[in-house]
Amino acid sequence: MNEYASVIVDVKARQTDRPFDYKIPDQWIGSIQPGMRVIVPFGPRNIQGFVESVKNSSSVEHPKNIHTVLDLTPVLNEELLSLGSWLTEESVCFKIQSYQVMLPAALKASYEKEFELHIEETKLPLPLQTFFLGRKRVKWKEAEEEQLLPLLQREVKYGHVELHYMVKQKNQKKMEKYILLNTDDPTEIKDQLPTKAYKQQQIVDVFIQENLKELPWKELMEKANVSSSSLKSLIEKGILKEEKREVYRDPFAHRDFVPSKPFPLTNEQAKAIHPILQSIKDNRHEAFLLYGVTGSGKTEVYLQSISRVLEEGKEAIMLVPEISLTPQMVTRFKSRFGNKVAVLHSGLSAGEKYDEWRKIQRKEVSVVVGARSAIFAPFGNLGIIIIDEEHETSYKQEENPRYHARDVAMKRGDFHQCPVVLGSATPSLETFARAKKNVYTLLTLPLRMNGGALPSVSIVDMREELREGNRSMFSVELFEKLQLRMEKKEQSVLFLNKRGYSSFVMCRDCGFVLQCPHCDISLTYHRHSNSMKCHYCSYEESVPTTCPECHNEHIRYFGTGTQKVEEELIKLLPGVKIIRMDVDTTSKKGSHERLLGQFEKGDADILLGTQMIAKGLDFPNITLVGVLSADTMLHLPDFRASEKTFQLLTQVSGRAGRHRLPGEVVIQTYTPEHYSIELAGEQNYDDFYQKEMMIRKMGGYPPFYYMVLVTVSHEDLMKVVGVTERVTKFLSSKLTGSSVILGPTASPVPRIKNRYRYQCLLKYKREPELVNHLHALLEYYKEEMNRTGLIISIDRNPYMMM
DNA sequence: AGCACGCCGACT
DNA sequence: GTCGGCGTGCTC
Repeated sequence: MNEYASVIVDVKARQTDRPFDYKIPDQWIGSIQPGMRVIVPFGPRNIQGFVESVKNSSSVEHPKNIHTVLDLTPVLNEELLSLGSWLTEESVCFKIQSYQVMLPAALKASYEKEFELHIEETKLPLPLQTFFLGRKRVKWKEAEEEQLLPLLQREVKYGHVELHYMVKQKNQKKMEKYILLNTDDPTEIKDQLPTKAYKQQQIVDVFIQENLKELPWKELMEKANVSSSSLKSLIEKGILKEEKREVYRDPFAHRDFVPSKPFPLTNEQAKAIHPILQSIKDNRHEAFLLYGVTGSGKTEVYLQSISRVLEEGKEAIMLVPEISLTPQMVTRFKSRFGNKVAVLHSGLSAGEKYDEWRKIQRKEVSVVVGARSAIFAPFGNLGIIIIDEEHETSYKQEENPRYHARDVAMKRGDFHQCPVVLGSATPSLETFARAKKNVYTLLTLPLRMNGGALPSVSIVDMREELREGNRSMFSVELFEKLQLRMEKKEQSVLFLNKRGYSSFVMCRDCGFVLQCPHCDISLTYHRHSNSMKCHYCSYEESVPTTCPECHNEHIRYFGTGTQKVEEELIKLLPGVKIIRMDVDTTSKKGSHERLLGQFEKGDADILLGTQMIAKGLDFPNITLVGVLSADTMLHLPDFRASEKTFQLLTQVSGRAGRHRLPGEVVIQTYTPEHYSIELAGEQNYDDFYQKEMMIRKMGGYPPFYYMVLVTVSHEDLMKVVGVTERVTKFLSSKLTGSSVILGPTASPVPRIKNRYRYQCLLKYKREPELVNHLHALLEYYKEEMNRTGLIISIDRNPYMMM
């Protein structure tokens, strides 16, 4: 019998990044399976782990026993377990991180420590007496806050106090009390009740009227309008039964979804969907790029492809970028597929996410719509994977495991032999290049639905405006157009690119800029707290009234936030109604949806926002889109800056005139001659692609080269430089001649939280052994990383060059 | 990550 | 001579 289990333990360190063997207690032999979570003793404490395999022998002499089994069925199936191994290898991270990323956060353990008192309270030192105050157990955290740890630790040593380690399940299934009717004939029962038991009759009446055999406790109490004592006596009589049931927290409970039917497809859509359906039918893995201009009806193609998959009895994953941002998309899916849909996005609470995940695991749904991590949905019979807006950078996870959802999608698509569809109006260069090389099958939707024309775009040179004496943030053209919309009762969207636009404080006399003392980056002004904050380490200080450098009073904050634009608009356009969407106004749960709903109803003339309004907005009354400053992200130290600018401008422009009314777009910029702005104005993706590919080729950037970014950080600058130099040397000695290694250089943000950061950047075309070298590198530095707090982070195909 | 073990400085 | 600093190595 298989009485041993190999377990990956929840300790993120290189030394523990391997399986540990445990003995399976007799009662669990035969029922423990790979992919289950367990609690195991590890050193002096208990921690969570994942069973990787079970076996009938172990080379370990005295393996400890598994302490607790947390799951009845595996939370990771075989496919996901092996996907985890692949992910660990590819992204160079710890295996435990790969497993954890595939599960909802609610399944992750949290650990708590408690002190238990073993002697009489009065025998403790006075501070501890007042702390325990009649309690037998106290939390470590509390003791830490009261700074009593040294005292307590001494008592532990004497044996007066014991330290306990507890593994806590974060989130539990939500249970609700149900009342069940314990009879087939409630009418008969009712007649048998004593006539004066009026309240009890009322309760039975509810069951009769509703013609139900069971009701949630709460609902029953309300409907019968009785107290719990009447209920209790009915239960005692055996007429009713009480039962606890798992219920789902339903984030969409308050919403009604009007069922929708498939729309007839246009010729283009029909042509595009055909190869996808064929691939579904053939049960064959094929990757598609669905390249369709904004408003060309990609979503309907997705919906009908998924319909076909469901008809075949299979399941579908649909990824969207941070879905809470597009409630419209959720509505469309819920309307078409009803309760077959689970939704996973960051706007849900941990409990809600867990419930949605449970629906998938229990095969109660067959479609999941979600953000990046939904790619790990535990389906067993996938029929299609769709990634909408595939160019979005949010599909790349920026912490370990640093994976790209697109790569995981291809891996899973291959496993399930099903199509993977990447959709975009502005595909990433990588994807489009692959489509051109026929690695992906290219499907195009060149026309807008409803015969709508693409909006007319005008690019305004803000330098010109300045020369003519217009120092406001609105060009004459944009302002006049805004006025016109107000008169015509049409709606406008104003887009402010927050990136690089954040407000910093500068002295107008000496040019001094307030900087974070721990990170090499300027502090940003936060109106909420009226303070200066660091984006990286949350350092905070008050807003200076005089310049710390030259002591004069001409110090003020620069840059334009959405609030400032709002104030300006109210001044310039009296009576204008504005809905502002930025981190401040959308931080509360559901506020995003609410604000968009208000705008849709026509409650405002102008929707003013950042990045978050660039996508998915589809309201008929929007006829003007304004981009306040198109080039703020153009000058970031990132080789993708042009691509991002082009994509953003094209996406934003696509918000206008999607329906009956024609749309107009005004793009304000200080560099109108830049190709990414010029070509975005023409909505000319093809020319942009050609031009940008040339530049990438010359610079040796993706998609011509793959990249790996290695960042070294430590408090000691000399150490960082030394290690980075050695790392660079090591790697270049292992690489083939066709690869390039840049560096070592200081990172774009050379210091964060008082840690210096150096990096080297690898560019390669083919390095089959590279992953092994990277693993070897970390292996070599593992002691030093443990001992001295050195951190080496490896990011394959980085998106953030920080 | 935690923690114990173990080797050198400032106190009873 | 002991208490306690944190460098080093292990956890099935």
